[in-house]
Amino acid sequence: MIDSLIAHINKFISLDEADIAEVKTSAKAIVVKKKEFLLQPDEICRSNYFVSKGCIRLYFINRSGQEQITMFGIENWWITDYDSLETGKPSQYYIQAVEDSEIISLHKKTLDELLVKVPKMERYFRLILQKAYTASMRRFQYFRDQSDEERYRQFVALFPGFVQRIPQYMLASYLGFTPQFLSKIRGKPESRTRNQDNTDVNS
Amino acid sequence: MIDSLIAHINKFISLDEADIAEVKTSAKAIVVKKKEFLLQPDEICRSNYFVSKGCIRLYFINRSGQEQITMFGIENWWITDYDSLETGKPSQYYIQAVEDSEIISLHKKTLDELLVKVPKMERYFRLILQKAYTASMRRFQYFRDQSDEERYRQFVALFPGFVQRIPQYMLASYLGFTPQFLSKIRGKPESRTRNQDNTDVNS
DNA sequence: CGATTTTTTGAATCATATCAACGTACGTGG
DNA sequence: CCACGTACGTTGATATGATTCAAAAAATCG
Repeated sequence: MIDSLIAHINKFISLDEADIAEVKTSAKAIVVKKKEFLLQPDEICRSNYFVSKGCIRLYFINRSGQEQITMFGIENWWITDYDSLETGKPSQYYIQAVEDSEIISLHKKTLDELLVKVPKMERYFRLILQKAYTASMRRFQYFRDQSDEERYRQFVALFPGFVQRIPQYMLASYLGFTPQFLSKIRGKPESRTRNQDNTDVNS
Repeated sequence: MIDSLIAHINKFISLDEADIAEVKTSAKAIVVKKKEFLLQPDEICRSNYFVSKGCIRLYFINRSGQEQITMFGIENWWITDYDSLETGKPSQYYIQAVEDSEIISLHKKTLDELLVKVPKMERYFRLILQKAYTASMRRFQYFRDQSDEERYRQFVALFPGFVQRIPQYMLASYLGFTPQFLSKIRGKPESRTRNQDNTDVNS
């Protein structure tokens, strides 16, 4: 199970046997049941979580009392509240299993030590963060450049399998609108809104 | 001028004299006049830019033909299109000077070499990216948790000086609404919209 | 199976966009 | 250093995408 993490790391840098041993002693595999929490508001986030199997969501309760999903973590994604993890301030987020999942947890303290013992890992996490930042920018751009309906249709086109794994109200929350609205556009025919040669729908 | 970069790096890691020399030979100081471009769409982004003085914006033209500002870079911020920089794919963004500015440019090739020669720099950029990612998440959250008017009032409260440095239409674009709307809320008295004990307006 | 959770539907409402016109400021060349 | 043109800001009328509320219908789970 930790091997899925090792495999992932090896896509970015190359670890020798000693490095792999260090990673293995630093990481802890845990199993979480659907709806179980890895983090809740007012707690300090103490670990970075690698999803080796299943699906995790990160969300907060907005001022109207609604859940707002900020990100999903699926296979081979890291998920954590970097702000709380780094500063030690209490988090405002929930991190919760959407499905029964297998998680590799790297505790902050252990992670810091690992980065000293295996400096290559600095590069790995730099690259991971660069990817995460890029994805976040792209997501943000979609939010501002598309109508809610377009964003929904694009998401379904990009991740048809994923859409079926989660309840609709979570998809609505992730995409930034109400479940009622999602239900309405699903009912409508594919009213191909503004369609101008939709090239480049990358991941 | 490059010293401002060295100073910044030293806030995160400690460089010895040899390291500093490497950074200095890798970096190139450039001066850009207001409205000058560091990047335009269809070009490949080849450098990471550190703003040592002035103000830079990163934006794209959306499908309605409007400029949408994704981020501002001010003193001590790195600004680049990480996606294009990393993948070598053409960018869709503009990077442009909002004021006459002083920039430290790190070319991708030189940067990669520097990271090999001075591995500590991996850590520096990991930390920078972590901060950038955190900021991006926070900004995204504000977009979804606040009305346009609230977001404007909070921004003015947080960065009163900066608001005066840029034209209103840029602020509107950054905050995600039209210049007309900004003009309207500026005219209004401080109609303290939904105000429910607004604690925690952190940076 | 009954109980909860999730999805659907319709009507009324609201925040913000759009369009269009006018006012103001500002920097650039004569 | 003034005048003119362009860039920027304001205002009002109208349009619209999405929300809210409420309630019923459907699906899922122990």
